[in-house]
Order: sequence, then structure tokens, then C-alpha cells
Amino acid sequence: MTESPRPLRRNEIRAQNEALILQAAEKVFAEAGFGGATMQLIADVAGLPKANLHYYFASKEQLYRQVVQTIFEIWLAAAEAMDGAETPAEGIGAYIEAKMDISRRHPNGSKVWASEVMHGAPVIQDYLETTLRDWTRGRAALIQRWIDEGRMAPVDPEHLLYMLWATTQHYADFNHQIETLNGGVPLDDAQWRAATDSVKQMILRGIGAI
Amino acid sequence: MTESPRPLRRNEIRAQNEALILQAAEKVFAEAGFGGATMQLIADVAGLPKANLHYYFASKEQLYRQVVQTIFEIWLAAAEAMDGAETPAEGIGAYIEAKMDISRRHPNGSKVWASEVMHGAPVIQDYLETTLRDWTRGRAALIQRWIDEGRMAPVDPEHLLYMLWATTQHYADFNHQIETLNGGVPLDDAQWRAATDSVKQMILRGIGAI
DNA sequence: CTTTGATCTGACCATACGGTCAGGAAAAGA
DNA sequence: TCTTTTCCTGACCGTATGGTCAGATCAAAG
Repeated sequence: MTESPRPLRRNEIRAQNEALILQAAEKVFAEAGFGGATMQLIADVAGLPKANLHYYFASKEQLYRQVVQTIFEIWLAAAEAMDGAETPAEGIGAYIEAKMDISRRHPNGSKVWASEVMHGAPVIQDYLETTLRDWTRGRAALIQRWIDEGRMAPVDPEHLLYMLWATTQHYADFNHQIETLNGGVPLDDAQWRAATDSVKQMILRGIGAI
Repeated sequence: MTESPRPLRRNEIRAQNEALILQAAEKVFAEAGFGGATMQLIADVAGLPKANLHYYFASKEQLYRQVVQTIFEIWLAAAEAMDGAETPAEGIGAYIEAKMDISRRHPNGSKVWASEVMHGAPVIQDYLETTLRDWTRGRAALIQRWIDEGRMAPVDPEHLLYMLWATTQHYADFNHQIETLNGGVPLDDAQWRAATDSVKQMILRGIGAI
């Protein structure tokens, strides 16, 4: 569509094409699943010949792995919203805000992750056992500290985390269902604001943080 | 494995084989997705020759459709737990119990449904637009009535329903992740009880029902 | 027993898929 | 300019897939 006529430098070419392919792959993997996605379709979406994909990514699986990895890193970065906070209302509220924002901006990434985990995490099992486990333990400890300090109700920190993940990611993974129930149109700005506020209100009150 | 040596009657043969195939299909579709599932694998899991599947089900898509339909009906039946109730705590509490129980007993069905919706509901779009929409409106009205009667906090009924779906189904759809974080073993009876209680407590308190 | 219609299945087919490769085009370096 | 390296791609390949079909098998009706 909008092709830059300027000749590209070597570095730019590689960076641009890899980004183009990853973007197309995220979309196709999200819409069709790993098994249903085809390299040909990804190539078409990216606007490149199929053989060109295999120049940058050795195999379908390797391309998929990169897509999943990218999403995971986005989520990890969002978790920092929880850290600097003094109170649970602040920390968990900011985390909900950040995760709802990701659900809106990266619904496809969220879907690819969900699909991967649902199928038994064949590709990112090591991440679950290392990075995610450590992350979870750290945050559970933080929540437990808040509980011990009497700043919130004595809930099970692990199940609270599951609720946070489930609820926020639902707006990405099930956005088609939500859209259908919304009269066939996506949530607009005000509705996303309302959704985020609803989630924050219900969860924060549910854990006695407000 | 446990084959009944007794000769089967005609009706029994059909009913038994269809059930066998549907059960195998649910498992394979859940583990591999629609695109990744193969009729050969479903046949192997069912212990039947592949050609026999096509005797009972005309196509892979038709078999898939039946699997999705079955799950949907299970969920609809569970919704009745919400109806007879007097108070929100009773009604929503019973609904959470029922949905958590389904997540434990039918994790594969839940995954197939999630996968179908994530991929844009190509097969069950009509269900979303008719049955599910009507169901949602009915329950939202019921919740609104409770709010108007001052029995619970004024939350947005629709977002409450999303939270209920998201949280309960998370224990089925992401059971692999939960299992990994649980030291690699599935939740036992006590842990399922604790999970259900946690969810009930947080949500019911979150909506001011207790 | 004979007939009938449902059940079953090995062998087969057309297609689509992931992946390869030889060789051309283009940019960077000398 | 000439050489080298990277980038690009049409054509091709082996394999696996969903689906078909003719004919065997078997329960039940007459």
C-alpha cells in the first residue's frame, strides 16, 4: 500500500521485513491457531513471497516461537506497574489498567499466548517453569505482605493473580464474543474506560482494598 | 481396553460409537485446535479406523460443530443454578460453583469453546447472536433487578458476567499453566475447593453481595 | 435359511502444506 | 569498475491430510 520509494539500507531492510513478518504472523496465528495457520497466508498478509519468510525464519515453529516470546515480554514489562506502589489499591489498580490496555492494543498476542497454553505450552514450557514461576512467587509474596500489614483482606494471593489474568485477558481473547454481545461493534473509548473501571472496582472491593 | 464381548444391538452400536468419537474428538480438538487436529489422530484415540469416522460424521467440520454444541448446552444447563435464587449471594454463588465444577469436569470442552471464539466463532456465530445474546440479556436484567432492590452494589451487569465467565473458565482453559505453577501436579480436591471459595469470596464481596 | 439394510474398512485420490534450492537482483565494500 | 555479500523468489519436492468408495461383515427381519 504505502511503499517507501527510497532505497533502504541493509540494516533497515532486515529490521523492516522481520517486523512485517512477525506482525503478519501474530495476526494469522491468532486467527487460525498454530495448526491452522499456513506460511502461505502469513506471506500474503505480509505482502511477501513465501520463500522470503524462510529466508528470515528457518521454520514455522521458529517464527511462532518469536511471536509468543514477544507477547510474554510485553506482559512482563507491564507487571512493573505493580511494583512501585505503596497500597494494594494503587499497585493492583495500576496492574489492571496496564493489562486492560494491553488487551486492547495487543489482542492477537494475547490470543496466541492463550492458544499456546491451552495446547499444553509445547513451545514455552520452560518460560512457565522459570520466569513465570519466579514472577508469580514474587508478586504473591508482595500481596501476602500487604495482607499481613492489614492493607487488604486475607485472600489467597495465587487465586487473586489468576483472577487478574483471567479477567483482563478475557477482553482480548474473547473480544469477538464481547463485540457480538455489543451489537456487533467493538467497544469504543468510553466503553473500554467503563470496562476497566468495572474490573478495578469489583476486584479492588473484592479484596478489601477500597 | 475394556471391550464388552457381548454382541451389541443396532441402536447401541450407533450410540456407543458416536459417543466414543465425540469424546475422542473433544480431546484432540482441545489439545491441537481445529487446524492442528487430524481425523487420523481422533480415530486412533477413539480406537476406530479413520474411514469409520466418516461413516458417522460427514466431515471434520461437522464433527467439530457437534463437539462445540455439546459444550454450549452443558453451560446453558448450568445457568439454571442462578435462576431459583432469592439473593445475589445465593444465585451468583451457585453459578460460580456450577461453572467451576464444569471447568474441572470438562476442561477440554471449555478449551474447544475458547478456541472457537478466539478464532472469530466461524462455526457458532449464530449461537452467539441468538441464544447467548438472549441469555445474557436475561441475566443482566436479573442482576439489575437485584441492584435496584438494593441487594448488591451498582455494578455493570454485563462486566460482572464477563468476570464470572473469565474467572471460572480460566481454571479449565489455563489448567496447564495453573498445574505448572502448582509444582507440575493438578489441583487436588482441597485445592479445587479452595479455588472455588476464593473466587466466590472475592466476587461476592466485590459486588457487595456479602 | 434367505434377504435386507446397516455397519465397517483397506486402499485409494486430489490437494495443500512446510520446506528446499538454484540462480537472479541489488547493495556494500575495495 | 569489479568483487563480495546479502537479499530475493519461482519452481520444485516429499509428505500428510480430508475425504471417497467398492466391497466385506454382520445383525435382524421375513
